[in-house]
Amino acid sequence: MTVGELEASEETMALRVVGALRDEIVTMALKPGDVISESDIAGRYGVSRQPVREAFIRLAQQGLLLIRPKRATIVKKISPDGVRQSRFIRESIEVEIIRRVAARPGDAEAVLAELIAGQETASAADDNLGFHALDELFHRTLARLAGVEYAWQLIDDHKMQLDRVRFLTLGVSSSQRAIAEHKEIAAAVAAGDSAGAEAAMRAHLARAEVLLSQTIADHPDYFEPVH
Amino acid sequence: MTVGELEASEETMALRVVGALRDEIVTMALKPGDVISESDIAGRYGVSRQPVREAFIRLAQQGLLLIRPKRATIVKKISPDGVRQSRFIRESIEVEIIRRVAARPGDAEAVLAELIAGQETASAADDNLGFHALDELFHRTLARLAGVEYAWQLIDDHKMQLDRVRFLTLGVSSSQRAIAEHKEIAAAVAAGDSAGAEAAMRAHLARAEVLLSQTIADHPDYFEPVH
DNA sequence: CGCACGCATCTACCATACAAGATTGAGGAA
DNA sequence: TTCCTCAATCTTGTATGGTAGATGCGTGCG
Repeated sequence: MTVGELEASEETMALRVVGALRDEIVTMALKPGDVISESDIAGRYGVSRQPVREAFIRLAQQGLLLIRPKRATIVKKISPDGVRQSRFIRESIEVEIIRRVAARPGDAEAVLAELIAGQETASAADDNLGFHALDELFHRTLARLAGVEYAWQLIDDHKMQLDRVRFLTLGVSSSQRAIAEHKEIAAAVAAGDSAGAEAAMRAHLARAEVLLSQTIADHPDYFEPVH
Repeated sequence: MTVGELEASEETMALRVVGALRDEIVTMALKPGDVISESDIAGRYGVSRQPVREAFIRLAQQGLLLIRPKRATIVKKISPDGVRQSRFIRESIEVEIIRRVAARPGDAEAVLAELIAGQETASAADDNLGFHALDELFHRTLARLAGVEYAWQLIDDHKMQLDRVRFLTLGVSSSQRAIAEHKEIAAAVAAGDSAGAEAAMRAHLARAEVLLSQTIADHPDYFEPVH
C-alpha cells in the first residue's frame, strides 16, 4: 500500500505522522495485529526514522500501538475488556456531567435544541460523517455546560478505542434513534430532572453495548482473546 | 543539584529517565515553572539526549511537562482548574465503582476490613508513607472488586497532578479521619447500601477540596494564574 | 528422523551530528 | 536616551550510523 506525502504544515513531522497513523488505525486501514516498523513507516511517509519513532511512542501511550522492544511494533488488537471499561469510564463521567447540567440548566435548553436541529438536518441528508461530528459535539457541549470540558478531552483520548469498534459497525447505527434519545436527554435537562436525565443518558450509552459481541463475532482476529 | 546515577535495570534508559523525572516532579524537587533542557537532564543522568527526549514526550503527554518547540521545556505549573476537573473525574468514577461494589458486596467486607486494619497499624506507628500506600491500595481494591481495575489505572495517570498538591499539604491531612471515613464506606458496602456508600465516598473525596485554596495561597507561583 | 546449535537478518534502542527557529544582549544610529 | 539591527547562543527538531537483543531458518550432529 502506498501512501501519499504528508502535506506541508506548521507542526512538526512527528505530530503529522501521529495524525496520519491515528487515522489509518481508526479507519482500519492498519488492522489490529498488523506489524509495522520504524523504517517501514519512515519510508512510506518520506521522513527519517526519528520522527516516526516519536510518533510510535505517542500512539503507544494512547493504547493504539504495542511496542515490543527489540522485536517489533504492532497495531494493538482491540481488547473487549478495555472497550467495556472505556465505556464504564465514559458513562461514569457523562452521568455526572448530565446531573450537574440538569441541576443548573441555565441556557442549556436553547443550545441543545439548536444542536439537535442540526443533527436532524444532517440525518435527513444522509450525511453520516456530519452527523457523527454533531453527535460528538452534543456530548462535548454538555461537558462544557458542566464546566468540565477538560474531562471530555480525557474521554476523547480513550474514545479512539471505541471509535475502532464504531468504524466496524458503520451503517448499523440508527441516527434516528440517537436523535430521539438526545431529545429525551435535553427535555429532562430543561425540566431540571436530574434523575430522569441520568437515566436517559445511561440508556443512550447502553445502546451501543449490544453491538460489541456481534462485532467480535464478525471480526474475531481484530480482538484480543479473552484470558 | 547533582543526581545519582540511574541504577542498572532491565528496562530501557528512556523509561528509567521517565521514572526518575516523574519522582522529581511529584516530590517538588523540580518545581512548577522550572526550565529544563534535554542536554541538561542528559548530562545529569549520564545518557544522551535521545532517551531524555523520549522521556519528555511521555511526561508531556501525562501533563507534567510543557514542550515549547524550539524554545524550551518547562515543568508545567499546576492548573487549579485542572485539579478541580481531575477530582471531578476521580469522583465520577469512584462513585460509580462504589455503587457497583455495594450492589454486589461479595467478599468485599472481609477484604476491606483487612486493609483498614493495616491502615490503623500504619497510622499508629506514624508511618505516613506506608499509610499513603495503603490508602491508595484501598481505592484500587475497590476498583478491582468492581471489575474495572483498568479504570483505576486511568485515575492513576491523572492523579499525579493531585499528588503534587498533596505533597505540598503533607502533614496537614489527618489519617485518623481518613480511616474513619474508610470504615464508613466499608460499612455501607457490607450493608449493600448503594446510596449510603455513594454519599460516604463523596464526603471522603470532598474533604481534600478545602485544602486547595489554602495551598494556592501558600505557593502562588506554583500555580497557573486563573484566566 | 529429531533436536540443538549458530549465523544471517530482522527489530528497536541509543549516540552523535547537523539544521533551523527563538531568544538575548550588545552595539550603533537617530 | 531610545529603539532598531544583528549576530552569538541558546533551544528543540531531524537525519543517520552503530549496537545489542530477538527471531527464524538452515545446518550438522546425535
